[in-house]
Amino acid sequence: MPTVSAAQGRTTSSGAAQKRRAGRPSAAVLDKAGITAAALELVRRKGYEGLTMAALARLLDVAPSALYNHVASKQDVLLLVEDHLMSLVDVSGFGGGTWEDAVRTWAWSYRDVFAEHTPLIPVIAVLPVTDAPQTLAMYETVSKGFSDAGFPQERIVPAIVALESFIFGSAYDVTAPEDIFDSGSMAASTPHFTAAVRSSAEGQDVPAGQERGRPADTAFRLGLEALIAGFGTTRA
Amino acid sequence: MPTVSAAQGRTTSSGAAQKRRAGRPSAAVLDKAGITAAALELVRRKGYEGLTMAALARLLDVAPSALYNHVASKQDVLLLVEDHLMSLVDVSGFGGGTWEDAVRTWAWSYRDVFAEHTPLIPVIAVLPVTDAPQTLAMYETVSKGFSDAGFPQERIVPAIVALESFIFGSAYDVTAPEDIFDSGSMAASTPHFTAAVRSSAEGQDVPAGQERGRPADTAFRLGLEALIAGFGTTRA
DNA sequence: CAACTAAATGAACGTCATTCATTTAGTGAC
DNA sequence: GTCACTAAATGAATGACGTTCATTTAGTTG
Repeated sequence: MPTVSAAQGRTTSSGAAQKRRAGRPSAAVLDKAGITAAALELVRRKGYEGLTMAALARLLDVAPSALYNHVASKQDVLLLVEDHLMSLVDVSGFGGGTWEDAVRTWAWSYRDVFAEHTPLIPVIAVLPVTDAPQTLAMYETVSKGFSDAGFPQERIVPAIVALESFIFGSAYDVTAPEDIFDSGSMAASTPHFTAAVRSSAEGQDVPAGQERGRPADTAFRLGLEALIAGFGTTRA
Repeated sequence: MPTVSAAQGRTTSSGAAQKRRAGRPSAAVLDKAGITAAALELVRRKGYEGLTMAALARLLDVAPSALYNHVASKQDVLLLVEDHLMSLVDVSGFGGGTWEDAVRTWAWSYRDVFAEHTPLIPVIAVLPVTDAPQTLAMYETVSKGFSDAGFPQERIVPAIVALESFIFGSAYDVTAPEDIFDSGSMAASTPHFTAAVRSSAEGQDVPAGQERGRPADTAFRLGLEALIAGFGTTRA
């Protein structure tokens, strides 16, 4: 019998609204905020393979089944984590400066966040925003930014969705092995592709420092700038 | 004891090259082509949740462990399926006509194929092309198309990667629920976003028939045309 | 104190992918 | 024909894992 000590970085968000009819024990060991924090900690330490209900329970000093009093399923835990990550996406650019720069800041940070959490991409891409307050907050800010920039109302959502799709796909790229395009023994039968791969690997001249110089970064920059330019003509 | 009868749509690709030193039994019940075909059949009938090693073995009238004589893991089976799907992507446009139209044909069919196989996206995005002949063949055709269209050699791969990223992300969109952007009770606190969502839902005037008229299609078209336009300026 | 309830427990389940020692059955060499 | 060799199939076992459920624990209200 483990003594209840733990108390992981729990945020104790037991704000106000909560009046049930009968007994409301205050010594709850678990809550959603605590589960979210523990899940994030677990992912940081062991990656997503390490994120199991058993490991989560162990970190919280609790039996695995206890989690199900606060969360309906493991999918539910993923949603908590995912929504939290959305608050890490930088939308500050939409407060001032040009629309182009705001989109750049937003898109790069969005990609960077999910490049480190690719297992969440299949989850988020299908997630109704209703269940995700932080996600909704991000959309509001971005929508306002697009609107202020003169985007026609009916194009705002499609444009954001297109950008997001590009961002999610690009997040996977970041995690791809460096030699992903090594054609190996088939090189002889794919001359154009092999030449293109070699040539793209050579042109690795990074502006300054060696930041954003990985192949995935080059492709992301190219696509992002194309999208920004392409959208630029459809607004105003 | 099940009598060995089965013989599912196996392609018996035991071509030529294969000279080992000793006994080479010909009555092999299993081979990679057969496993691939069975896996595809299973996915078609039951989806990816239904694709288990046990189900695969049952369909092939074999014990589950027998599969491991031909395949190293379930991941390996997914790779076989994925590479097969690549042959369904339409690259015929690169044979003639404009570069723009070729890219359109390719991108739409690419997205459509993987919209029905989203569980493969995390697999393919990280898959070295070495192990995937069909994938490599597609890259060769597309690379040549870009090269012929006047693309600078070192930009070909990044451009293809950017397009693919957009395509993969967009494939997820297709499977998203229709009400994914329903802000629900939070609508009041997200006025710009809510208005944009409503407005995009109204502008659902589809050119002819009701083809390609889903929200996911609108976003995909918008992004794809922006990418094509954006890339158009960097070549030539 | 008694009624009520949220929450934690621990023992089950069922499903999976995967491993391994063993058996089966073709094939080429002598 | 038979012997050695080997690819391939078997069936039992293993170890995660997510999830369920009857039961217990402990705090709050009236």
